[in-house]
Amino acid sequence: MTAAKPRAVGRGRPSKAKGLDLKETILDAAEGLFARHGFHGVTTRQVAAEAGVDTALIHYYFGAKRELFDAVFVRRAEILNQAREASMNAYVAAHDAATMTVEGVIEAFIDPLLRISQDGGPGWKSYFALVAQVNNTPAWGGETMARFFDPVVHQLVETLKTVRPQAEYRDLYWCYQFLTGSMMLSLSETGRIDSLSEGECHSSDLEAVRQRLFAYCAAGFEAVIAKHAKA
Amino acid sequence: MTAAKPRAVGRGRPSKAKGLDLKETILDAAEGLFARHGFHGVTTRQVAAEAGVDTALIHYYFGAKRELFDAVFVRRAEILNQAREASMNAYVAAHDAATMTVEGVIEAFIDPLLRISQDGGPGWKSYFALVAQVNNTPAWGGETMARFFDPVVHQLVETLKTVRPQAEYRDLYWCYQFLTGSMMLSLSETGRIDSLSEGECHSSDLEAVRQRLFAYCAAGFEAVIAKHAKA
DNA sequence: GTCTATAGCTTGATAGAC
DNA sequence: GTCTATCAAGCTATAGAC
Repeated sequence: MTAAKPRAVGRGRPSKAKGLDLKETILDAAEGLFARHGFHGVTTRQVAAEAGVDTALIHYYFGAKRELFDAVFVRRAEILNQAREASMNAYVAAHDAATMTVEGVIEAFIDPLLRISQDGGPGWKSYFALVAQVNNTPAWGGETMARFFDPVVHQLVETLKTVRPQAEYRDLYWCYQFLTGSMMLSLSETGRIDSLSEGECHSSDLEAVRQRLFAYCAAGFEAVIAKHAKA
Repeated sequence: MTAAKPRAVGRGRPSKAKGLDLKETILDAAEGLFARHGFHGVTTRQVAAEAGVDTALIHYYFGAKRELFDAVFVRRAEILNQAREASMNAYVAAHDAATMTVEGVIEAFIDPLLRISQDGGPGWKSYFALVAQVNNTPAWGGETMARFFDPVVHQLVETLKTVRPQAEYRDLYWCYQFLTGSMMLSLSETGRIDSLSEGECHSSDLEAVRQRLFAYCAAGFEAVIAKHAKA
């Protein structure tokens, strides 16, 4: 079923491959499998088979299975954080208080992820599906997400606070939760909207997401802020 | 850690317990464990220990492990669907075309779930966490969600279409995806917003969700519909 | 219906040859 | 660095006593 053909690695014979390439190959294989089946749904043997290497090598490079998972999660997290931070800094630098909008800030926060998913190749698709799963994992998901992604979220909230100073932090945090739920489900491309809409929509169509999600979230934020302000 | 004390069942000695009670006890135990750790993260032995019954009984009542999981998933799905269908029918019956609003329809769709989660006890909390996980599972989540929850979603979309006839189905389906991402993440109460907001918000505070989510989603729908109408 | 006992695999991880 | 071989533990599932 998932018994894909073992992938050859590096140049020439496998035994000539460099350790560094092999590490990346193992991470790629683990990433795809963890994204589809979750941590417990994957065995180290499956990862080895998918990567075309021996089981023992996985433990040689990464140690225990959980450490392999963490290595997968860490690998792209920093890239993501830097892209988002740069995007939001650029937006703030390009605007003054008068021209900044809630939608603009939200777009600067979300768009890097959509763009990376569209242009980054299949590894990134798997990674987003993985993060979406972790995001909804009660046992250790909240803590893991916090460890890697809290700083950039605080940057978002603070920037929104400068755009709407009358907004309460409570409202901004709740709205962020709504936003991240929508964003992560869209990025994970589960295919549910395809069958639900009977072909009208495709979860792989991130351009359609881009055309709607920013406006949707921005209007949501504004409505919640306005509701609380008048109360 | 999760080695909770085996729960006694029924009246008097365990051996006197009725089979029906035992089945429910096993389902309760399985529900809580699957919700926290996912399908592959739970063993039938753990379920048996948590329920205070023997491993063999689980297979006697439910067959294979996957069938146990399906039984857990099915048990509350129908109750949920009936509550939501009734809520939406009641809303439509109580209003005419002039007084129906997008926010009213959305509230009729979401509020039953919030209410059940608030009043239904810990079993329902686990169930929502479970559904949230399935919702974000690429491998078989989309198909499973579709099998159990598509009809009531179509009812939502059709009702919204009567309230906003100029809206395109494409937009309604995409907005539904955004809505369900927010709703499911809120219902799963992962605790992330607690640490993120440094105590300002608590994921268990569904009253706070109620005060914001309906308005948030309704404004999002309206914004996307309006954007497309003028384009 | 419920328990004991166990069959038959698969798992994560390692020791040691090359 | 990479592979062969293997271990101890844990897994699902069942057969059969009561």
